[in-house]
Amino acid sequence: MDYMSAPALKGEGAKRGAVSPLITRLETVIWLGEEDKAALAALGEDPREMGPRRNIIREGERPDHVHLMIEGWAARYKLLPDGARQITAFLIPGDFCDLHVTILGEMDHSIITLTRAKVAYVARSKMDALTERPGLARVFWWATLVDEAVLRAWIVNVGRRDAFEAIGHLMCELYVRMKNIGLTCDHSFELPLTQEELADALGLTPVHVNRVLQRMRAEKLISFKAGILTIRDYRRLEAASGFNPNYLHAAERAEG
Amino acid sequence: MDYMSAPALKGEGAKRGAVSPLITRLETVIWLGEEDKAALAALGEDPREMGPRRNIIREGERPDHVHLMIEGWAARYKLLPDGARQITAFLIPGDFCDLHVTILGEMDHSIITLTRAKVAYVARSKMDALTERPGLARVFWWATLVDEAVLRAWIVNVGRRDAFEAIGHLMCELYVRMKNIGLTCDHSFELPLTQEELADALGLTPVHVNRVLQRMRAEKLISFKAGILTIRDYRRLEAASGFNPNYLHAAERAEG
DNA sequence: CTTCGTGACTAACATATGTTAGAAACCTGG
DNA sequence: CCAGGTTTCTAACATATGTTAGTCACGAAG
Repeated sequence: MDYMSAPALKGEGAKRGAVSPLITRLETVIWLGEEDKAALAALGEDPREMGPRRNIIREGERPDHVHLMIEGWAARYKLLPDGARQITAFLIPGDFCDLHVTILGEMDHSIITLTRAKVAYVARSKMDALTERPGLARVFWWATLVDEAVLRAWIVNVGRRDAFEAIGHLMCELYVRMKNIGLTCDHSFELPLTQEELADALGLTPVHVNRVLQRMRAEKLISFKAGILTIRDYRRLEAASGFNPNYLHAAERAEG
Repeated sequence: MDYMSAPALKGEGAKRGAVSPLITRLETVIWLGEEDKAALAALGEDPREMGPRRNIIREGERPDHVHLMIEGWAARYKLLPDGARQITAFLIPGDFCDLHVTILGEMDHSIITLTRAKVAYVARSKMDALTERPGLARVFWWATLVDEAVLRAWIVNVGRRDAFEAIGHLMCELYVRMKNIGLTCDHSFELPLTQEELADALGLTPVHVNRVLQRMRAEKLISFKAGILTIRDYRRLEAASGFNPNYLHAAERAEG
């Protein structure tokens, strides 16, 4: 399935996609000088195109560049000895895949595209140069810390919420993140995840994810078809899943 | 129970405790100049003493200092609306509690001491000054990234491992982390956690944690009494829980 | 040396979620 | 328009873990 195929979202997505999603997200939170913005925008200028289900980077690798998502979705995951997979993050446009690798050396997990995607490859030397600018150093620092906050919320999701709450919570989170980069339309957005991928993210089974999705549809909380998620009653979904967007550290926004 | 009361570990712990655990950990991984070391050591000079079960910081607060664990244990956690608690990290000597708060603004979770503890309060201005030194900026950056890696491993633990594996994995992780700061003695170390705290960290129930601990003892994998954990067969525990220490990004060490 | 409170531990029973297996619906490529 | 691969969806059944409700052990405090 082409992740860009939803007619209702295509025009919107394409138009907004013109301005860097990274900048869109940052601007509401951190003040950026024009030069900093230009430098960030330049990062996305010559991205590599990748098909779905391609490895962006694998556990054990030591690249001398970092990857920045420009378009499409990817997932960070770890494999267990028995072949089970745990997804630990979904990466959407504007997300750095592996800012840490230049400091930590070796990747301790892998990253794979979920859709067709555009990924910028930024040389380590380039990153070092950018980090000279205090404004950008702060931006990278901020992005890393938000990623960390998302990981903590993810642990809560997997550890202490039941399947219904966890799925709802993840949907709310992805909705807000997509909104922050301008990729929502009302309460709809492209969610190009299979039920198996959702299961791997939440420590569940595809069968059980399916059961829960049916129930959510029956309760008119969502509709989810052809890779488009529509949250039909955001307030109720938020309440049912105990979602509080504070950990995303985005600007305050009213939400109807 | 006094967490320092174990005779076998008391002398050891006290002696090693004399040198900053933060420096002990960093030295094997990052090169540090003498001045940098001195600056880090100075951070721990005048810590605050706290009793067990005291809040170090609460969700929603915006302090203008950061906390550094000097002695004792603490836990990072989130509370759910229904009162359930999920612990997302255990903090041991040398760990920063909330390096992120100066950038992100507001705490999105709380931190509580588990034992009596010594905690250094470092003013934000002081942190800013330290970060001027490239070596120290790199150190803080590194510490944050390792924390993030630990979070990812934690998600895998909670999401895809059964209770037995998860508990074993956590024990291995804490063993290595304690070893990195010189607080192990053979394969024993102080693990001042109640079964309820273990449960809250792993998304389990205290009852079930108890069942699993019994089984681990029966299988002669561990002994765990009076706050002292002894791993009786490290190799087997590691294998049984699928533990791979790579994500801790410590120096390579042979392990018998 | 008793009392109290906390944490460890048990047992019987309940259930959310996993397992297996297959049918149906849906894309995609030819 | 068909063939073949995914993905969705169901159903029947299995089980790891949760729930409830205690007893027991032990250290701290008086």
